[in-house]
Amino acid sequence: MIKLTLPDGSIREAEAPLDGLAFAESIAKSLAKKAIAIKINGEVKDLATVIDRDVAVEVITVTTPDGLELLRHDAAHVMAEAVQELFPGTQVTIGPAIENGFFYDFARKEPFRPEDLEKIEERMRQIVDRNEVITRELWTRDDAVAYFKSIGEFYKAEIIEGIPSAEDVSVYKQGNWLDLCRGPHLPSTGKLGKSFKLTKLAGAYWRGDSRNEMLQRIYGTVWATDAELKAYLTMIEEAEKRDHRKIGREMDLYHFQEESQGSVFWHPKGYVIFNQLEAYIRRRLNASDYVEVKTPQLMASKFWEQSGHWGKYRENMFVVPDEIPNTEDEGPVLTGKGDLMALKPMNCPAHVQIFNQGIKSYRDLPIRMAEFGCCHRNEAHGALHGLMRVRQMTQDDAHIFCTEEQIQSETEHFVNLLYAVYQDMGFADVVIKLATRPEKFGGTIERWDAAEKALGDALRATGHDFIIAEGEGAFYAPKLEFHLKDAIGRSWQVGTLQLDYVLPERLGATYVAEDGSRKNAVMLHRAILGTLERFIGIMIESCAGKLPMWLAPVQVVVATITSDADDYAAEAVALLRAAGLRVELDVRNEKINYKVREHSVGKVPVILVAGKREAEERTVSMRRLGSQDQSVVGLDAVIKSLVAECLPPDLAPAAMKAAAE
RNA sequence: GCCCACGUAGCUCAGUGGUAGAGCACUCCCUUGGUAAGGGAGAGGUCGAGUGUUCAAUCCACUCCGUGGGCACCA
Repeated sequence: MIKLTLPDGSIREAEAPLDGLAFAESIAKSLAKKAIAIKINGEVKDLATVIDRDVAVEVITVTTPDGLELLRHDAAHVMAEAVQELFPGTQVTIGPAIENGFFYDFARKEPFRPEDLEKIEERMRQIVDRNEVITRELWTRDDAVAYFKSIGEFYKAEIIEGIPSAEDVSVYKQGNWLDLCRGPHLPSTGKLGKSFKLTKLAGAYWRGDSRNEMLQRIYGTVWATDAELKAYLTMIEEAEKRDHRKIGREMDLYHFQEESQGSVFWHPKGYVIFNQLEAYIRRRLNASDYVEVKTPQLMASKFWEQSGHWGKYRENMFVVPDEIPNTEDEGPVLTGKGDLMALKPMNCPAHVQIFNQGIKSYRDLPIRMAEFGCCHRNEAHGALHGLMRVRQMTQDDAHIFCTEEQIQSETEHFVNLLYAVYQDMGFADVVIKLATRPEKFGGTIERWDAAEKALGDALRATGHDFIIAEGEGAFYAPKLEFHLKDAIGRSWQVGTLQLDYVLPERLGATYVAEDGSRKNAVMLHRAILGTLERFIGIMIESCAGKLPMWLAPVQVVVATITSDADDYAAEAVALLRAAGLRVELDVRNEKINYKVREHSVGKVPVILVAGKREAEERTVSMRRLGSQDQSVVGLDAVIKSLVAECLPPDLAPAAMKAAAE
């Protein structure tokens, strides 16, 4: 007798061992039809798995997250089968399920063409129609290696060779096609359904290492139903309309050009956002006992050698000779004999120089030193991405010099400040990663372990969940990374905190401790927005350009209906501006429909319309972005309420309180 | 940097081996219109750059530059 515990806690008994399908049938025929796998004691297994002992069992269907992941994994296999049928000689490598879909990496001399995707999709549908039974076999490792080598699948053989020789490997067969795979899989290709689409073609390095050859990756998406597939594709299409590069152009915020790729030309409207954001963070930092500094843009390469950046990051630094070029027509412009200098890629070594002026006491600590530092990094061409990844960036950077005892409280202080800021900006969905010691690192393992623990403890103390990013720390310190997502779901690091023992030691940042001894300060590198450029990019995408009032480049447009109201509208604009608002006047010879449309497209949050009537009554007709309603309100009242509405989030509560008194 | 795709007017995009077109935007004229595009006229392009093939290249080939999607990188 076998006791089977169902998800609802009830227990079923079976006379004899049975497989997953039989188990599903024992519950309901309809369930057996939909079953694609089973979960035994929390582990997803093939439907053909035989249950022969007392376990907790659950039937998996495509409507569950586990089922969907299975579907995605199988889609990768079916795609691989289709590709090998259509393009003989193509080698398969790996093909996992990912968020929303799957990919498979292929090795083939000829590149796939975008039009090949349709052919592959068509063949995939045929394979689904063939409803090939998927079976699992266990082979010895050596047999598997020999087999895959014999059919010219050298990548597969290499993967299997990495498995200990004593272990058997599982191989899945579907029709005539087979692949090494841990599984589990669907019972047959027919269960995949046809709610899939191949979405893009890309290159990807074998084993994720740029020293290896490049494979061809095909991405696809698959869903349980056509309706879900369609919804997903529509969602992506809609999200692409929120792309900050598109909105940036439409709203006339900034541009790039090839003479300075990766560096932003901020237009007046975009720079308003930049300045407002900077001013906001500055107030936040001032209120949190930071001091602000400004340090040199150019420093001698020797300086960067000392900090350790020259050795590791030189290739990404903009290096300039400290030499005045020859202006004569003949002869070399530069002799090459000048000392090298570099544009700063980061601010920290410069902040240490300020810290090191004079002698610091433990009584002085912590020192929280902030700079809106303009840094340059020569990022790889392929890495550049609108405002998200630039070569000239402005960080809301700060370094906290503190004692070892202050690490935890300073980290908590920072995390709380960061969350207060993100909340003001309307970001709730923050992913935190704790990036740990990389292969190449500075300092001692003991220090690293202590630092990683301190960061984790601080996060737990502030009540935030986080995930571990193994080996992704900076060379000198473990990091906390705070990630936000862009419109189409790509994750970008914004905030960060790095706990550094190495740099203070290298650059001699010491203080006099209570007992009179000299100790190295601990340095926390931290940023909340990260770079203003990227953060603005994320902000634009998250609100589709409809920025909150306090950040909107133009907060109000006063538009006239007829020229009778021109003088009154101009007066209204003057009053609104005097009250500190960013206002534009529109007295063009255009119909009000036209003006409303244009300013709506331009994402102006408030349009105040003035016609003859309003001019006579000293009112305006107010229309808000995204609404078709209008309300006629007195000019003085509207100015007062808009002023309140346009206050930055850190100033609004105090102002409201004062107004209430 | 690597793989694939793309590059035509300010923007979005057609198009052709015989030196270019639309819509919107822009300028001017008419229109003074009550909440998401009123009408007319005009101006605007070395078809990303270079080399080659050809009688002839925006179109074909190659190289380079840039952009997009990924990969790698991200102090």
